[in-house]
Amino acid sequence: MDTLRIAVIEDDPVIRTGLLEYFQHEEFCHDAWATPSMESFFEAIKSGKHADVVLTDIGLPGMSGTDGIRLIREQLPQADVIMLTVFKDENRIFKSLCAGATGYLLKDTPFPQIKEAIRVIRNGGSFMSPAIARKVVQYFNPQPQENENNLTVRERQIIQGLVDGLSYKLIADRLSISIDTIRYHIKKIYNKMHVNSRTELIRKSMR
Amino acid sequence: MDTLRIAVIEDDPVIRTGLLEYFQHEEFCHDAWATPSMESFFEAIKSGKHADVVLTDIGLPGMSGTDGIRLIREQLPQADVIMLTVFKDENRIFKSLCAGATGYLLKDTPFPQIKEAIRVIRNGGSFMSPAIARKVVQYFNPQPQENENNLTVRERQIIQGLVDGLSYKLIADRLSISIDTIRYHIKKIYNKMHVNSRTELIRKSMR
DNA sequence: AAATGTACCGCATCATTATGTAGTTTGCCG
DNA sequence: CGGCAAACTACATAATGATGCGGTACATTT
Repeated sequence: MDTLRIAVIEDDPVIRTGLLEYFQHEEFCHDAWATPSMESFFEAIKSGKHADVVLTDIGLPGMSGTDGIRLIREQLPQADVIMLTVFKDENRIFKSLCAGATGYLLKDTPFPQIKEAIRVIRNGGSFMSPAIARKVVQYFNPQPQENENNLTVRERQIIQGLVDGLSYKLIADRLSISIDTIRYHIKKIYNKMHVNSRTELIRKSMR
Repeated sequence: MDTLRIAVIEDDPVIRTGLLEYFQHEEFCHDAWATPSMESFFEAIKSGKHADVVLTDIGLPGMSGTDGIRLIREQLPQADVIMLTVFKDENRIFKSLCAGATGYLLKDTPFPQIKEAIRVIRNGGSFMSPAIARKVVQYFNPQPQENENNLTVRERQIIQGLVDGLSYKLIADRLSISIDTIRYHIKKIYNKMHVNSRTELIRKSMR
């Protein structure tokens, strides 16, 4: 593994200092620096600092870690952004992943495991704390929930396939049922949702 | 961690035997047994065998590991199904996750890491090999196009109609041109945007 | 002048979507 | 038990989407 420049964005001074000291004593780390906020991070970038890995908290003063991901990736296209946070709610998880984070670690992750996560991420993989991985897995296999329009679990799975842009055939493959069953469900879904096309459904689902 | 009953479904006898011997020497494992196919796995279940964890290959004779997940979960609702496979294509990954797999490991995972994956999964988490996690993460953040693809004014107008959910005919009405011209422009748009369907385009346009 | 790009148009073909009709099986509820 | 809903399946049909090929006209660039 190449020696890395690691930036930490963390407002808690104890954690910030702890991480800095850990990284500064690690051979794989060429340079480690930290800022207490997104804003000060971008000032440091503007004044010439660099980073290959950005380890960022979410709950920060001013701009949140999640809201900063896209900006980080614009300024540092080759950098990996890894979340290090107490938040394990699905909204923040998926918003961060959608924005381009390549790792999502919980705050209780031991430092050596943070190091290991950085290693696999820089090697082209990704790493999530197990509880986060479970939430991600459950995104693909949703459990029954309260729902609007009385949609069944099956119907919601099929909507997900439609939103993903899959053809009926591919949705059928994914769910191991026939394409005619897909068509049957879609008829019911469109009736329940009062739409007449996939696009209408997608627009409605994204609200 | 409670002592577990682990079932392995693996047609390669070397791997099967290796895994069995490893688990049978591990304290966390109360019982380990294996079958070379899904069909023989279900026969064993029918004749009284049990499992808390099912570690299954995908490329099996007869029914594939992926196609067996749902049946396993019906017969063993409390069991975790973990894929152990060489396949790292997105189709199989997402199909397995949608079917309810709670782990997805590549075949080159060392045995102690398989054990660790089982541990975190039984503790309510999930575990994926890093390359798999990267595919999953990229599902949420597909690579954006590097520029605006030099769309003309006309092309942007037509994209808007597509995003609005209008049929080609209605877009043609809106722009006072023929439906064949719509088709012509859409061909060019899809090429420029590197998509193959309206839904892909919409997903890409909304970022 | 020739090449290139944009906008327009038509035809042909195949793939996919949407909808109607019919049926079976299973589980739940009154 | 019958009624109902959910899930599955099949068939048929029409409409729409996607793509390939061909063409014209005009403006700009080489």
